[in-house]
Amino acid sequence: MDRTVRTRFAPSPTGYLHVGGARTAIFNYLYSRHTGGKFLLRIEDTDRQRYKPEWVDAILEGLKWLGLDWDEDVVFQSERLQRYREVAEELIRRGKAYKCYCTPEELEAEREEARRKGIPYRYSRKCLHLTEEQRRKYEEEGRKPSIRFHVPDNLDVTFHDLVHGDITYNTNDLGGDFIIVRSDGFPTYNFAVVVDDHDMGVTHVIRGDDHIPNTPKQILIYRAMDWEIPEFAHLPMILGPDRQKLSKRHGSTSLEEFRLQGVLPEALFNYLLLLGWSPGGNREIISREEAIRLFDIKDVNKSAAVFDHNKLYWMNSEYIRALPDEELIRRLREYNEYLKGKGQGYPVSDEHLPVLVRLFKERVKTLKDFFEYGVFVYREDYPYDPKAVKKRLKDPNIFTYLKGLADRLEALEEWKEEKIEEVLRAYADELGVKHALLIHGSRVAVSGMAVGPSLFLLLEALGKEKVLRRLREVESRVKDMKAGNGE
RNA sequence: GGCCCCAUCGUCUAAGGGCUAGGACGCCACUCUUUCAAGGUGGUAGUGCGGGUUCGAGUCCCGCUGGGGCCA
Repeated sequence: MDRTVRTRFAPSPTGYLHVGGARTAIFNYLYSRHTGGKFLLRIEDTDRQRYKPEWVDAILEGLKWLGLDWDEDVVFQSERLQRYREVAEELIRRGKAYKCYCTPEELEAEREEARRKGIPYRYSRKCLHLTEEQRRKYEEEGRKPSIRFHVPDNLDVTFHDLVHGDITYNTNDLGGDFIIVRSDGFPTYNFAVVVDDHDMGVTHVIRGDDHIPNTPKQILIYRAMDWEIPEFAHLPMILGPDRQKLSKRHGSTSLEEFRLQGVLPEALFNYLLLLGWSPGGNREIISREEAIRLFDIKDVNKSAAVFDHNKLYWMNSEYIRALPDEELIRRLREYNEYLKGKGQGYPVSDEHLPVLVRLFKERVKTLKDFFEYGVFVYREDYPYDPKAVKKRLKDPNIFTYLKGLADRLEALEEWKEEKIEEVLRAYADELGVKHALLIHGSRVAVSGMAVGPSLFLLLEALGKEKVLRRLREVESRVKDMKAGNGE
């Protein structure tokens, strides 16, 4: 009676894993881990038009990246075609299903008539009571039958949804006897799902609430086979900013994309976790372990949620700042390797990584930001921002001052933030100029930018050699730049 | 069009019939400061509408409206 919980995630390999699917996977994963059950994976690859084998790897890769480890072997629907046929045959034997020889043209005619009469279309059941003779005739004509499930008339089907409570459908609203096996021998979605979930011993079907209308049909099949009906939990949809269902079509929604942008998997996990679920109270930053401990389907809410990129990036910055430097360096290296695999890597070597972390850890939102902000750390030909040059290097004596500063700094033995600051401030006093003049000028000289980390930290992290060179070369580089622009 | 689901700040959400409706993102202001962030402080903004039930409704019931989903 009290079976071990078995949940499953069943994506169809038609593209990268998108955030809606990932969220569903996370909830299934958490519920199984919370209850000490199993989390299973099934690939729904029977839609031969849209499915591509390479997407299977992309999806498995995405799940691994998110840290969702599954139990047991992955089930592929394409390998179970024989099993679906067996069950369909059994349904026919039980009088719960029947072969239908109607052609697409005949069915379209029925549909057209319903449309003309303004009534909801339902299959006429023309083939429900075929005689042996009629059947033979059709077979001789070469017609390939589909198999239809015989839906009982005017029967209320009620199921208890763990999120929504009781939901009732009348069988008259189900669209009539639906096809479970197409004439080409492939099972339809609703049929394959039931056979698979039953065979896999799934106890809790946790999926998006766009599947609510499928549920009564599936329950009818369970009943017809005398199979135990699992629990259902339908999760609220994730919507785009336009309040439309967030789908692969929206773009910018796949795990792949967030990974490329430098989002940490634990940040995405945490963000997705909070879309449709809350532990109550004011908790927001929740680790995987805490989530496993706290997660319960009863705390899932019913209403759809709009995906907010902004909050995801905020959360990502929180996670980045919480990472120990060593770990962050490791992540950056790993991330850049990943980018290189996609032909988008940055020319950053290991010695640059600690510098980037030191300078930007407190100010980035993504891993990518480290490389975008820190070009001057790993390239000597870093660009000068023209606006920064104009604003901070406009004093006629600035280049002389910066060279003078370089000379003073050269004499410095201890290359430390505080020491550098002392030298700079003393030199500014000596010149009788504002400290800020040298501070801002130096920043533009060594980084090309008017904004960035504290100057003294910047100089220390960059190292004496680079700083001296850049302070001395800034004049000629700026002149080159202006000359370049002038022509 | 038929059926189903949903409804608290712009967004994510908290509030077991009894609170000045709380937090977070964003935004604004102030603060810190050599810039920009981060941090700190404060502020902005919400129970869709109408009926009930109740001493008392964001919370329960009904209707409307709106949004969404599935099928056609």
